Amino acid sequence: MDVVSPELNSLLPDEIMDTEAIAMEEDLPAEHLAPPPPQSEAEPAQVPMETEVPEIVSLCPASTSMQMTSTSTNAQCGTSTGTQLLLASSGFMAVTTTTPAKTTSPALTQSLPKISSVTLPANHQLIINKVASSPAGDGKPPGAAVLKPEGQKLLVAGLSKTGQPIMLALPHSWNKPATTQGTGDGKAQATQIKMVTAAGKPVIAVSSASQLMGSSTTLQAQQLKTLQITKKPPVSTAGPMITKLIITKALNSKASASVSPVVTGRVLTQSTPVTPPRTISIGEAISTVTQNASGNSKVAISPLKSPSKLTVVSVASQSPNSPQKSVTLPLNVALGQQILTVQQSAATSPAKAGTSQSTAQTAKPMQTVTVGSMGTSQFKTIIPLTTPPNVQQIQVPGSRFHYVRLVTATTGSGTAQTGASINTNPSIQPAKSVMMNAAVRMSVPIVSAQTVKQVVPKPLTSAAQVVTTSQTPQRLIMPATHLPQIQPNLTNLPPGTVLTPAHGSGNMGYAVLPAPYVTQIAQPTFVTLTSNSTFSTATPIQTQARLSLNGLSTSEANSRPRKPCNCTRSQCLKLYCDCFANGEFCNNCNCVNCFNNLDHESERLKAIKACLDRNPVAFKPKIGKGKQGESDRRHSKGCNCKKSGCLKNYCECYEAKIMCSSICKCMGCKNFEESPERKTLMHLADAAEVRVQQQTAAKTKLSSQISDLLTRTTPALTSGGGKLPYTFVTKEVAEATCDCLLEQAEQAELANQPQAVAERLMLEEFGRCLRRIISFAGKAKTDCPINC
DNA sequence: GAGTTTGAAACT
DNA sequence: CAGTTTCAAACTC
Repeated sequence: MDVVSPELNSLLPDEIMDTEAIAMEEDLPAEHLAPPPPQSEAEPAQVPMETEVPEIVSLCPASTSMQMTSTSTNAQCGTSTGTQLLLASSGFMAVTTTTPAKTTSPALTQSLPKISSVTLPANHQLIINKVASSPAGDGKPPGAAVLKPEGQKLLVAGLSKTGQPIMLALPHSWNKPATTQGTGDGKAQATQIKMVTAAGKPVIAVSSASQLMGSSTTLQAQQLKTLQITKKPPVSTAGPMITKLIITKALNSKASASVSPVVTGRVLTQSTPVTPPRTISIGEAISTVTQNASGNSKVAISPLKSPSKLTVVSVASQSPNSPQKSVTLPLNVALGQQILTVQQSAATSPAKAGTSQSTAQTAKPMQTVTVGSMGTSQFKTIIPLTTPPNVQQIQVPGSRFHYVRLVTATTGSGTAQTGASINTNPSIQPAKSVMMNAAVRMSVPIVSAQTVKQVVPKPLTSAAQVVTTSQTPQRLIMPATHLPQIQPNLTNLPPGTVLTPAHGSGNMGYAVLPAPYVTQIAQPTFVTLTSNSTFSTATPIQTQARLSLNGLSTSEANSRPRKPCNCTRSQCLKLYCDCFANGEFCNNCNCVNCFNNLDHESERLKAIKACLDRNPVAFKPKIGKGKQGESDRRHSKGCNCKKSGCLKNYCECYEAKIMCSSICKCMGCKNFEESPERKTLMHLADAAEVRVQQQTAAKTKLSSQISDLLTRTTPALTSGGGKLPYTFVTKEVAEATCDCLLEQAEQAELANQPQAVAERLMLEEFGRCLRRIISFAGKAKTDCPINC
């Protein structure tokens, strides 16, 4: 597991941090979710302030420096007006520097002795290829860019516009995948660091790749790590500062069968007393793909009822004809808002996240865009599918989010190595891999968008598996070309929905798979879906999803089960049904003729579409979050109550425990702040709730005390006057005792006695009960001296 | 638990 | 957009 050094944030200058916008982001408009158009050098000026192109530092592993050079060139040239730094560590020494001298800090230049060449193109891009066998930057001054031989720690410096050194301490586990897969056995490894600075909002992406040779066949492993760091510009340092760090690692191994583990990263949040809180999100993605490049993409919308979180994961392959000639596909998993912990697995190790694809002819470029709001509960990630090969999309126009860019490293030519590679590792089951051609099987990981996730390796029995602990459900939307119109309404889909673009470029539709998939499926962690380009409903859907209900873990879901619906005529396919309205499958409901389940997915899809047609925000929560706290929560549409005075649960405002607002059209509303009726109701409700809680707690406590007392009393009785009948304390006796005690409590409460008096009465009653119990027990002993 | 009330959703 | 119907939850008895 990769761990980002805690001092990472402190090492980063303020210039590359910008999280205020993220923190403030709440509800991203739908247009923000649209795949960003290809960027051009002239576009950054059009980007809204909150969506300024961040600096990006990416380490892209590549088998050769030439590949890296092509990667960087193809990917980001012209996409940013900022500074781009590429550090490549490989067996090749070619160095291409495209950054003006002014952007290269002295500290960085000091680390260049082991770099063969540096070129400074006009596009502010610096590419440094480091000798693979070069020792670590021992003795280098602070701030120097260091690529240690083992690659366990990477320091990137001199990237700040102001000249302030930027240092990144990468965890040792960065190269762990390569090691575990045997990629580090003297084979060439390449690491590429790429930094793009634009508009003062930096995004740092780090990726690395390694190449390995198999015993019988050529093994090529590709690692991709993307480190994104955003930091609030110094101008706005007055507000809370949050640093988001996202590291995505992708590992592609051509030697293995079409097993594509996708590993998600984690998001860490740190706050120091000196500086405002910083949030670091780290994502990792590992993919092991066969020679055939294929693509699939996944869109994960956060699980919470609130659609404010949107995670879009795109997995696309590179065309064999792409300049990079990459045959491996980077897989990435959009991370949730906070933490996704990913453990890399070897090609034969259990996959963690399951998105794999292996079709060759229809390979498509991969593009990843992560839009995140770290300061709030919203996190959105979009990974467009229609971007050209090697395009490293890093920005969504109009969005204030910062993006995670996955840099696909090439591992060599696209020659197929299917058979041999698969045969070399029989433990891998290529049959379960994702095939995007005629039929595509996709494993959609259920990822959490809010909480720390621990990805646990699981036995590799299929393409990939993801184990996550999610507090928020996610819904799945699978490619469905017959429902393309859903696409523009990503934000309006049921919260937690995962969208998976259809196979094929450009024209993609979606199938909607609500998160309750999770609730219908027993054990597995994530959903594996099989579909083809037409996404026929008859296509068998294989689901493996971890039990999750409303974004809660299993235990949480059990503790707070969703209220079952009782629909009888709507088939649970209309918004009358709360389950459907919440984007959930019916589970343990009392509904009749329910179609809100996996067995009627096509009908459900149509119903969802119909709802969206009627109301594009049908699946959005009606109660919007107030940006300044609970007091600002209000109904999005307002209620229309006429007879209830908005003081009954008929009223949606009252039900949500919020006041009616000016947008309500209610008549005779009494649900306002100064309303005496409302205050009375609320007081009574609170009192009733408190009483219920107290009674429950008292009963539990008494039961516990009685049980404990009886446990301790028995030996005393035994040692004293002889053993009493062991059956003298029965369940009925205990319950009767509790009832007596509760009666005392109630009487004391009715008499408005203080709590101390009530407790005393209860204790006295308990003493009487106990004496009676002992008396009866002794009598029983006398009556039955032998058997008892 | 059956029946009534209520207001949102759906329909026209 | 307004009026009506349908629907399921909330509520009452």
